[in-house]
Amino acid sequence: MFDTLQLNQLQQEAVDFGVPAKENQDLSPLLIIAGAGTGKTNTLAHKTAKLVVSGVSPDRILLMTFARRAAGELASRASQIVEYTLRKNNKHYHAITLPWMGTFHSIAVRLLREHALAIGLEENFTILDRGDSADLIDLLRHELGFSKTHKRFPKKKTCLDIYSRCVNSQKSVEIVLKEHFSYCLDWVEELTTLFSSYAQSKADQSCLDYDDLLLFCFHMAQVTEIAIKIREQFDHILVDEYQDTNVLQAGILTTFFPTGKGLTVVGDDAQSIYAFRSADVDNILNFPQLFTPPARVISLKQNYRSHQLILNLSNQLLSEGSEGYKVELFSEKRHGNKPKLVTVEDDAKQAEYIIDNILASRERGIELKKQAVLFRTSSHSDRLELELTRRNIPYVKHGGLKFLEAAHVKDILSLVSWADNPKNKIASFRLLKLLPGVGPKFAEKINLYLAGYDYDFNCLKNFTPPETALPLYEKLVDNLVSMTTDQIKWSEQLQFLSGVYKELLEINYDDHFVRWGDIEQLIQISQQFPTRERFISELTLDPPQSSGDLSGTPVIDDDFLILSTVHSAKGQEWQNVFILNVADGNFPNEYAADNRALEEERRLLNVAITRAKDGLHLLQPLKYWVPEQQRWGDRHVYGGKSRFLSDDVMKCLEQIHYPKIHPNQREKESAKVAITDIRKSVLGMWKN
DNA sequence: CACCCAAACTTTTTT
DNA sequence: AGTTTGGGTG
Repeated sequence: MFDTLQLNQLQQEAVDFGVPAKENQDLSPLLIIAGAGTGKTNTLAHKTAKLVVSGVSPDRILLMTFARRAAGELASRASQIVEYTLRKNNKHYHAITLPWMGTFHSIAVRLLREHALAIGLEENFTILDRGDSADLIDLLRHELGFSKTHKRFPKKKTCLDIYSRCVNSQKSVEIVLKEHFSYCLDWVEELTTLFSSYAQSKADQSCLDYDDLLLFCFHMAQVTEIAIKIREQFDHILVDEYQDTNVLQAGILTTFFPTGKGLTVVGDDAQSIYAFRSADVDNILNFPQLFTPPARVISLKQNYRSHQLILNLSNQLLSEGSEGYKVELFSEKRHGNKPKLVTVEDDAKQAEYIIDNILASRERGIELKKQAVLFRTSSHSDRLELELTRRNIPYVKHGGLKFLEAAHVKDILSLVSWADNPKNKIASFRLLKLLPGVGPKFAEKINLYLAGYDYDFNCLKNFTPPETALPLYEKLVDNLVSMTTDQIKWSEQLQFLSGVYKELLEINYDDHFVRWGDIEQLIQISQQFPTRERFISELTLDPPQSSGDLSGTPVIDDDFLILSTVHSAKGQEWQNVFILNVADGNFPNEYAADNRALEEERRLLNVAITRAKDGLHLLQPLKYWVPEQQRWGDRHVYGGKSRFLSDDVMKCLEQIHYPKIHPNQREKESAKVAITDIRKSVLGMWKN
């Protein structure tokens, strides 16, 4: 392993730029184009460390990362470097913490809560996760009568996606529909009405959804008094993964820090893969020109992760794309295993090949943890998971279904959220409908009643619910009242509420026994959070990525294979990487219609490829499932070769077939050999 | 008005 | 298969 304390010349330049900040010097911002594996995290960590060592107070550094995991890694490395530097200079070492480090969304929450009163927002606003938002939209579309139209109205999730696009790209409903949801173009007016009542409804309940966090922050940045305060609060602003920011995020940044002084953004346009979330590659491409003088640009090209054969593949793939900075990566590791394009017959063979190879590698001493299987879509690993389970190979899956999306987990979180914010209609609806005999109408009645008494839970004692619900209703109300009036310590609140919930669980779910296990786990987890507010917002903002994240610290020396969507694999690396279903329809994805979307798919494949240090296997099944049918039917199709595998790209790949011979070739080759063999043995039968 | 059942319909990736 | 809608029953 290379020494993380060493930096190459360009990395060092990036670290030193503007540190320490001098008057009238280095006024321009800095853009670091850091290709895959070029030591980006290390450079950022060094920069942060250098700032701290040179006397910048950690609370004057604003550090925005893409995911919590990346943040944690960065923080611990920066801390190590600070320790090392201070020790070297015989100075006293103290651990550093960076109070203003987090994702755009989590920083937005903090700033909004801090300035809530100044911008007419309740300090204790609730954050709606995607599921909550969709439920609210669903409620409203029924209320507005859009569910009973001659033609089917878009589903709640589609509505939310459209809304999200509008907010994050700051475009009108009509334009968003034209560009991305042309099949919904009939509904422009209805959707606009829906979104307007959605916004109103959130306001009534003092709730903000994910998009609002950015939107409100963006608007807050326009308020001069607040902008000045925040500008004065920070000397250095570091932003990671800048290629994945959208116009709102870029707007927040440039409005708060218009001169760009002390601003460093890091990213790689070749790894921009979040356009579906309205991320705009133009943000990073146009960044330098936003400022006068323009930003200094430093490109890191030396890759420390992979050997040159992998980089050749990545470089070739990207060179056939049409936009970007076109950075050619190189590595000092000249030799290694040539990346393989493995043709397999179908899903089953694909799984077989991977498992064979992974086990063989483990025999050679490469732990499971150092190997990963990546895929475009979460469900693509189904077959493999089945096989891994059958063969008792432990694995952890990142991306896809999350713990927090399980109905029972959402239920009990609703209970906590409702107690936290009585105006939260989504939470109350969800909960009340669990009572036997209570449906949407009754839930609405209860809510109106509560609103009439200024959201004092005590009033619910005088409300008469359906008889079937009575005993549980009373318990529930008692609990809610206690939560708001009695002094129950946060660490005991979830335990306290779980009593009523257990009964609700038993009535509503057949498999309540299994589900109860999850609730107990959640109670455990809640202990790690200092306050209820932090628990609710951090869990919604940064949900655990896999069930493994939840069980506290799993067995540390446990070895397991990593399965991950390409999106969730960002920033990580493994010795061996397997990429599933590299065929047209998946890479690129079939819905990537226009050129821009296609380019993003190319970058996505690039991200997957550049995760590998040594062994890289692209799997190409000949036969794969028709997308809409893949989960239940057994219709399959002979998939086309991925259009990214051009002749020049193919030259970077070693082609192999698994099982060893291609089916078509097998016919010819076996024909030559087998016939003589059979004759001999058949004749031999009669010999004496 | 709640609840159950049958029929129709499914567009990936995530803070 | 899961989700959503529509119709029928109590």
